[in-house]
Amino acid sequence: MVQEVRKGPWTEQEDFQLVCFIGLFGDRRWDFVAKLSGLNRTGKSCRLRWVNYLHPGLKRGKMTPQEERLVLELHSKWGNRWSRIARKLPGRTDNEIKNYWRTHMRKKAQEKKHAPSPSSSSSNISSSSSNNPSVDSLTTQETGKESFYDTGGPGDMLTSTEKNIEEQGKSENVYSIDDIWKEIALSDGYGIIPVYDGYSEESCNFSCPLMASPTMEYSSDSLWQMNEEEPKMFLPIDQFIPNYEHEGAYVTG
DNA sequence: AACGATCTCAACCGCCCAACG
DNA sequence: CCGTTGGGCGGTTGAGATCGT
Repeated sequence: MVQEVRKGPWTEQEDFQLVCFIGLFGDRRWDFVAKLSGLNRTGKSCRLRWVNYLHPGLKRGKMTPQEERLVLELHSKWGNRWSRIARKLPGRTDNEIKNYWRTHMRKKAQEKKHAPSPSSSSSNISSSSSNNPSVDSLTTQETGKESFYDTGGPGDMLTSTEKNIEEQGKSENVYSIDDIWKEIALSDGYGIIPVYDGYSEESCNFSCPLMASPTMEYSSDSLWQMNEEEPKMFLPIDQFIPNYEHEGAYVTG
């Protein structure tokens, strides 16, 4: 008998299971993870859940004015290449940016179009585009740390054309990713909101076969460098379950 | 307080592409 | 070279939350 694939909202237990198995097998073999984890989900669904929600590197909360500006500028440059734009905003997902654009930025972009006065913007959005130095410098950060999208896969999944484009940017590298974060943090006191914290095993009846060392700390570098031949147990168990805005309201469907 | 309108965002769908046999 | 398959991406949907009247 073939079980029907589950759809819809993820349960806490599913999340936990998924995170455990990603810890085991890495975050590239989605079909493998989906099958072996016992989750009755597609690999795609697992990937989406991980990338958009469970990934430890995710930021939450409102877009900062800097991020907002960057999104606007990059969108003017690249159009709806959300994943690409997301790579320039560490901790943000394509989905998040896409949603954000739909709700906020599109409105602003339209406003800007209709009222191109330089003082009309309420959020410091520069009216520029590809030759804006701030964008060019901010968009050339492929060299060092990468956003959570760049999970260490061969060639960062870029096509050769895209790689060429990215290479062009590298030659003009000005900021490091840390500089971007510093700038963001300094400018409005914004910090990375912890995605996971203090989740106790007792609240989830799934027994994970993998218990990572409690001393192991999450490091974005090691995570991104994870390679599928040598899956690293990078996820401290007490960081598995997100606590942000879902406290007490977790879907159990 | 009730109700409708609007917004937000998690999740799905379908297409495309690269890798592999 | 061709077919198959898995993964990535952009577009879209819909349920729940929030806002306005």
